[in-house]
Amino acid sequence: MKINANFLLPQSLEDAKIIQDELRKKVITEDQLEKVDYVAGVDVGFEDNYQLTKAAVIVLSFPELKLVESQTAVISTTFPYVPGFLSFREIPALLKALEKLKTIPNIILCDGQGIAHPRRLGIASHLGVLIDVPTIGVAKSLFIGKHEEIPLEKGSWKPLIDQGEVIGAVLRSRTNVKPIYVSIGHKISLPTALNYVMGCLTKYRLPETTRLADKLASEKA
DNA sequence: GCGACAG
DNA sequence: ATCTTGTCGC
Repeated sequence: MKINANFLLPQSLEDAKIIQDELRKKVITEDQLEKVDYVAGVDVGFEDNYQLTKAAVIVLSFPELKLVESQTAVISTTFPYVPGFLSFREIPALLKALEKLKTIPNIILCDGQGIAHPRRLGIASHLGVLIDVPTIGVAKSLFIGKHEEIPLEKGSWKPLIDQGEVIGAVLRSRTNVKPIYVSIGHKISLPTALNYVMGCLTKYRLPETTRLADKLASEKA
């Protein structure tokens, strides 16, 4: 897919914050999606003691969840992992993998938070704004926010709250298993995001999109 | 000041 | 994220 994203690699966390504060204004938290025929999953892995970053993207048909296409890209790691700035470390490689895609996904599920972020610009929102595609943040652990206890049955969820505002949802994606953290990435509402995440679930804790992207990203060259 | 902290 | 085997429980 054609990517006309102007990604800027900041030279300091101060600069990174400025970029985030600028991009957060462009995040759209309402549904602005077309008919969903394809859902994608993206993730990154590391090799050679973190010197190489490998991005993986997989596209599934929806709602069948059959694999349609997958692409990967490897680059030299350009940014360290700093909580709150994950996107600067993972997006460069992700953009390269996304460029190779022939199938344009209607929604991309990202490994990490969307607006459930200190400055409301987690990796899902950052990527969504850059490439102008609807995105959803699906994280495996809590970053910020508080929530009530989640019933143990698959499908139950509670809003994730930070500073008085709903920044996401904590979802029990499988009975008796740790919940996952779903948040708006870009061009989608929370209810709709939850519906599509649930639509990508089968018998595991993580949606098929992230499971497959995860597996691909951790395979060695 | 102290602790927490997506991947 | 990554290093790593078997094992308990639904």
